[in-house]
Amino acid sequence: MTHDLIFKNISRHIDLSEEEKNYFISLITFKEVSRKTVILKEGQACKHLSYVHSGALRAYCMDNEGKEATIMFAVADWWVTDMFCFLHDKRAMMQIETIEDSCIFQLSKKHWEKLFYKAPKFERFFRILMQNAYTREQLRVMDNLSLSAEKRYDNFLIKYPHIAKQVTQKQIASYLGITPEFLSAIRKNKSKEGIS
Amino acid sequence: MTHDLIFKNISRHIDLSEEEKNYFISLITFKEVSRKTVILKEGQACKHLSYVHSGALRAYCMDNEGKEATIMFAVADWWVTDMFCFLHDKRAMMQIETIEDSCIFQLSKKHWEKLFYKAPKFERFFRILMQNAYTREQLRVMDNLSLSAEKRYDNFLIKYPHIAKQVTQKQIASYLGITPEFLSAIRKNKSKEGIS
DNA sequence: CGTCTATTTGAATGTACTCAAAAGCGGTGG
DNA sequence: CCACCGCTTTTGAGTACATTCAAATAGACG
Repeated sequence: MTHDLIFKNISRHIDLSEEEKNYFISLITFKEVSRKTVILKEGQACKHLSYVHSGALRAYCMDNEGKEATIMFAVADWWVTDMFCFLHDKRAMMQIETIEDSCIFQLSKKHWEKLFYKAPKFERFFRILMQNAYTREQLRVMDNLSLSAEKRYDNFLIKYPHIAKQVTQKQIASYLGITPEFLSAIRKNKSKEGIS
Repeated sequence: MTHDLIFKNISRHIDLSEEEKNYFISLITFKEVSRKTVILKEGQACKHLSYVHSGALRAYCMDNEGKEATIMFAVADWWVTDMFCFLHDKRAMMQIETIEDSCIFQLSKKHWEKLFYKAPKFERFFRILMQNAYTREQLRVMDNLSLSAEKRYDNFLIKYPHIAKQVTQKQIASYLGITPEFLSAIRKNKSKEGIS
């Protein structure tokens, strides 16, 4: 239950006093979650923002036909939630579940608001976090608009090599917006190219 | 050169004192820009964050073959820049140009940093702005992953009816990630359906 | 009025999907 | 430790969605 990692994460953007650190600790709760556990269920209230201390989670949506679209993977040192629903107190549009046994810290919506009130420094921290999340998603939109499935897959491997090792092809396919069958075909092509 | 609109925008999230307002005014510059003017050129330094007071702008990328991908439209009361490059002092990946004669306020990168130092309240304001931008992009990714071009077009019309009226079909097509020809075909279909 | 660009149309093509079935792989229980 | 079960991955054939290219038409602007 070490807080080292999460404070290292925070200190990349702001400096906290001991007092602020202790206050922050008092607001978060630690959870060990075994693999394949749903920590946020679609349709339920999204009350927590989670920081991944170890393990890996996946956030995804299901359309009417049950096809999954992976919104994001969250591995160690990432923050994850259904942000829109967390912020606006809506029922979750996405489901979040662990891919592996994981340890997470959670900050409730209530504490999220308190935190800004008592330690406004965190406004800056989360501003930067949101900035990064925004630009990341924007780059993803750009990829989706202009690249073929194969190039998107290449990009994914380059950008998130560690994630690629932790998740299944089916999950990668659903992140790229293609079918597992087609991703398989892409990979087959690549291995052929590699030989020539 | 009225600041009413921009302060109304800001006051949706934070309350400013007269002093803070004046300070903010001292940092921004007002610009009238005629239609089809490039305000940010790909490859150049992205030094400004812009608030659209009136008119309409478009941010887009061009791939190697000269095909455009529209990243966003910015109409009155929107903020726009190549955020990634603005924040990290990189050369712009996107081009931003006016679709109509427009009036904008600009905040330079230098002033952006000063602003947070002198008026930390703005951390909160931009945190919320970034949050909204993030969740907006995330929803767009979800649409791209799971919806057909036709449904994405429907969504666009529902979500941004005012924008749909200000931009060409070609530009909408490049926002949706489809060709103008195919958008035309979609529209043809719709009008048929409407008759039956 | 003429020019330039946007939009429409249609035919041929390509990219990615569906469906079905086989093969591979990991975990679990006997 | 092996056998089985369920799930992932692969394969292939047929199909659907979206693109390319070319040409005609319509609209906007100077």
